[in-house]
Amino acid sequence: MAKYWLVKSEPSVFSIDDLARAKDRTTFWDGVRNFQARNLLRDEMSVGDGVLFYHSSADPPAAVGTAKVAAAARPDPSQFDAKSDHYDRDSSKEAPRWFGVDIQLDRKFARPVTLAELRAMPALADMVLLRRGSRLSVQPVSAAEWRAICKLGFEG
DNA sequence: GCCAACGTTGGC
DNA sequence: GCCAACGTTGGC
Repeated sequence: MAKYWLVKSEPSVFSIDDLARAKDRTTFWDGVRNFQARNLLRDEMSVGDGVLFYHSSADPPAAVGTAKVAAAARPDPSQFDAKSDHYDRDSSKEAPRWFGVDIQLDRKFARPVTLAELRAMPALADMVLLRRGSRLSVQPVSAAEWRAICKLGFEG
């Protein structure tokens, strides 16, 4: 049974249009440096799971489309690269600390579904994204939440 | 640019 | 094991 997720990206760094232009519309989702998000990536995400693509620090912040998990977790090479912003001196190739998955664009929404709209939807009352102080860059999404957001994004 | 909220680190 | 300090996230 496929699960559903939400990933955040700052569009000034990597937007859904960047994903649409990527080879095979697929990118390696790297740079996650939070243990809770890491655990979800590494232990819970499976090929075929649905991924809501969310633009954070955007104007306005919004869910902008859907993607899929195209490959399960593998070690994130940037943790071993001393020149990378994501370098982690405490990690090792024998026991990598950080992981990433491949994300493939499914479909961009017909229109962005803004954070304000999400907050206004009763069906999303318990959504992780909308919880006070929620900062996880990889989050679980329920099937009902997924359906409600996709309906708005694809059908207006 | 501000600031609330959170995660991580490190001193003790 | 506690907790203060610090860095980061992300909405506004």
